[in-house]
Amino acid sequence: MTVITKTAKGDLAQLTKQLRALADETRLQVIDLLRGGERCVCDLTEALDVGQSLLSFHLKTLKDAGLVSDRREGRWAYYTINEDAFVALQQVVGGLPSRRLAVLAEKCCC
Amino acid sequence: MTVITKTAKGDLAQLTKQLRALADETRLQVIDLLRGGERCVCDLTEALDVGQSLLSFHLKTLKDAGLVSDRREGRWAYYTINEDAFVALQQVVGGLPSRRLAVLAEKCCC
DNA sequence: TTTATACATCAACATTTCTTGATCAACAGA
DNA sequence: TCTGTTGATCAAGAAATGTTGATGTATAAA
Repeated sequence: MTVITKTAKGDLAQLTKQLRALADETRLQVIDLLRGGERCVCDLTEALDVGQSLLSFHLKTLKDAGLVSDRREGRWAYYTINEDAFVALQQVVGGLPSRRLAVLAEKCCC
Repeated sequence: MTVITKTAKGDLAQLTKQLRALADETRLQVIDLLRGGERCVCDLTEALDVGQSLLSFHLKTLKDAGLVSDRREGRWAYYTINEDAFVALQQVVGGLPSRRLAVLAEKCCC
């Protein structure tokens, strides 16, 4: 298993997964809370008015999309934003109106 | 009803709507096809291997999100990318890891 | 007129995603 | 140990989205 996170550039399914992961108000709030740096789930639970298991689900969604990473320390879990993923995503989104989507170009040239 | 399209900056629901609208492979292909400029639905139908009503649904989704605009001429409908929306969206996405989401800042200051 | 074409819309069903509550595993402190 | 805490996972139901086929509306051409 590679350490390098697959970015949205290389894979259409991964791109839609990342966009869908961001397309949720709670998850955007999570990202916003992680903005300042690493946070433990307990902090997020406090800040967010969502049930524990639901928050866990949203964190998993963000993690599966490669937008955040987690780290365990003792009984706490810490989450961080995966900045590279956001840079890549920003470029893809910004390029959509003008630049050919690389992933689609691979499939067909029309 | 204002002519100005509400951008993702001003409204959390609108932001998630735009992200969700992009989070679909068919709709990304539509955007990709519109890249070169205005296209009629008939062109898209031909290029996309999706049923007519389904394509219509996807176009409506993109339009409701403010990502594309349409124009009717005779019996044809033409769709165009709404570039401003993409510029705004790109900025929001790129800013997520570092910049406070304006929409959330309005709600609460923590 | 009649007929055909382009596209939107509707109703019904399928699939995916969200949400809740319960349970489980790992850890730490008494 | 035993107990409490953190957070993941699971099963089941609710809600949102996607998909299909049929119908409707406007336009144009015969």
